[in-house]
Amino acid sequence: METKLDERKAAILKAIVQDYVREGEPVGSKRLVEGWGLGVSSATVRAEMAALEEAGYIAQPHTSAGRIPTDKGYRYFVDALAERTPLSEHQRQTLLDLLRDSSDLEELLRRASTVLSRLTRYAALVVAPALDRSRLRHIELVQLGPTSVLVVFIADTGRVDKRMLDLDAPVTEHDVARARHAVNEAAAGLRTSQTPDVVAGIATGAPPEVRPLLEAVADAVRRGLSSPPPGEQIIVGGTANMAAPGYFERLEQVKSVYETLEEQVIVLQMLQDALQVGDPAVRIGHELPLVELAACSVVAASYDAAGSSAGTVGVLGPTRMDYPRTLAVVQAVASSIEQALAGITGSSGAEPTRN
Amino acid sequence: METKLDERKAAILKAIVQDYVREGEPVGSKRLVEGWGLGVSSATVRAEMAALEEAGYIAQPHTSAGRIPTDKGYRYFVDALAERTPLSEHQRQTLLDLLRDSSDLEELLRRASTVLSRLTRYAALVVAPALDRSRLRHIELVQLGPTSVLVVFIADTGRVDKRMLDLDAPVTEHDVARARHAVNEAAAGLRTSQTPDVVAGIATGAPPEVRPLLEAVADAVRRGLSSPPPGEQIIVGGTANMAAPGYFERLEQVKSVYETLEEQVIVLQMLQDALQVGDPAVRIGHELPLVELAACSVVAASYDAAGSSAGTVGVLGPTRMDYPRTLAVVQAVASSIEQALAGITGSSGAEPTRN
DNA sequence: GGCTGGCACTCCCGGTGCATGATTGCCAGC
DNA sequence: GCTGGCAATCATGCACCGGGAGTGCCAGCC
Repeated sequence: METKLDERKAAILKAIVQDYVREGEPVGSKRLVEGWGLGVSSATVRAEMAALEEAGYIAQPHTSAGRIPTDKGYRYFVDALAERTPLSEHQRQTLLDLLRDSSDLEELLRRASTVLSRLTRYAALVVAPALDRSRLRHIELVQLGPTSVLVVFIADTGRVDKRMLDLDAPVTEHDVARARHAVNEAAAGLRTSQTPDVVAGIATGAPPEVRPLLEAVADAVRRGLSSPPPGEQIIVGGTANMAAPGYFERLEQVKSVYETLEEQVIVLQMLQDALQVGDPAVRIGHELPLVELAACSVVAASYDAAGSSAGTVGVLGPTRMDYPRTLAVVQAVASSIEQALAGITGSSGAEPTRN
Repeated sequence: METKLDERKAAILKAIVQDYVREGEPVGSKRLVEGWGLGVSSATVRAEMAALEEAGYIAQPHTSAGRIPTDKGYRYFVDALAERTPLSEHQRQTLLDLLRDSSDLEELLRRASTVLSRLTRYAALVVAPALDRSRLRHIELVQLGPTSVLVVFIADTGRVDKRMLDLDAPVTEHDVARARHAVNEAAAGLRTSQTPDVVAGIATGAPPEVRPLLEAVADAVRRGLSSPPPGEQIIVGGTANMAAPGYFERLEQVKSVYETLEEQVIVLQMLQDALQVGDPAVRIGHELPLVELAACSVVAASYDAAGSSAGTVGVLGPTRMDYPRTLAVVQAVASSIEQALAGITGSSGAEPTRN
């Protein structure tokens, strides 16, 4: 696998990618020299294109058609040829204002999803921040039945989560009140990761009548905080974009894309997987772990909260994607979420933006 | 508009609808007499078909093609010709077991959505039960910032909801504690519909330092309880089914269907709208309020909780829909939700929520 | 009077042939 | 090493055509 293309081949590949992404049609040598000012004749371009095809960067849908980039071609383009075109300061500010205006985390993420899909015209994927890094603000215990108690966790990000307890033996209102008090006394302000152990700790020293309850709470906290409940974790938006004309030919492909998008676990894993190679990450066509998505690409970036990686945003689109712009938008949304999140959590400190 | 078809026309219309729904191709007179044992010749059938077309029940895509039902034809079929074929006892039981096994409300609804889309092969729409009928169990106020307070409502069904308050003036921890106490003193056990007024009532008599806070809480309660927040209210599943071959020809149609499904407000209104005419309800093609969905139908049914209508389930599919089966499945899912819900709200079950 | 078989007609659909145009690969010449 | 020229390839659009499906109509039959 060649590592570097000479300058002219690179310019031709770049032009092919850009032209094809814009127009959606295979691009030929004549069109290239006329539209992209390459300064050589079409015959020369043809020779270069033949070499590029030989090397696997471009392909012909059929003889006597122009060339289209292969996954490898897009990959080279993204890695070596694409010019970063960050959003203008004005655009970034508008974006940030929109997100900062959200009343809570959920609305923030929902807006992020909407704006991401609108700006890119692809499907938006927004993963909620893991509760892990937030601090516990309050734990509320509410008795709903003789043996059933609802545990509600409230984090300092405004996130609220809950678990139902089904106890072996009935408890009294009084027991519940004692447990509530004990738990909050001990756990408020803790990192969520520490909370289960702390609660378990106070359970061991507690009087026997509240001990089972506290143990159950500890368990619920452990399970409840480790992973957000399904359906809360990832927000998918703008899926209608995937049915836009020019992206996919066969209905069959569109259907399998929608099937994949419905599997939240898969989408989540795909994003995680993508970010293993870097941040922001671009995964093109066959680089994705799913054959159904061989005609798709993913662009993803993570956003931080309280100094460490918290959640992920990304888009799923066709391999024929405007990578530079998509990267810019995804990164801008990620950093705006980061800033808006800082506003919501309350600490108004400035944080480093990444680019 | 003729009110009733004679017996033979009805039999022919019925056969046309059933055949077309099964095969997806326009059905001609020959096929009709051969496949449906009408006991007359094709010429006779042709004469009747001409009359049916004249009356608007069927149409020809083009000359020399068979006939397909019009919206009016489907409507007559649903109203007068379709044989109800309820699910078998075994199927109902399996369904009920599946739903009853859910750990909380959200999982219940999610499973309902999945099973509904699997069984019907259309897109499933599940509307969460309105909080309205439940009783308030606890209101928690959590201060997240100087002017931001999170209000968490906990209902006796285990449902948890929250709103963020953005106050004009900063409040102290102490004020928040006082307000929390006052609110819970007054509001616990109330029907959610009464709660806002009660809270507003105690606000008027409260000391000036907590009064703005209480008013804000009253307002949050009013807004928060009247309608669940977006994204929690309706669960859409099985959307990939809408891209199945044989339903829609043009990608354009598929796209507009997906666009509509993303607008939760619209979907909600559509379901409400449909149920105005009856329960279960069927809306066919142009009967739907949206022109984009002229090629779609909706089948919906409501489910009760605590004796009155609580939520809605339904499917969105092509007008070429298996109405009898869909009706049976939708009704079975609705009644299974009802029963599973009774188990959850009842004695020991758990129920869930959002966060 | 209503049903039926027959028949001419319409029109989609698939296949074929052909002209067109886009694009390529190659080569000889500069 | 680049360029212009040229033959070759092949999708695309169009016209044409025949088969087939389905229809509407009508005369005749029960």
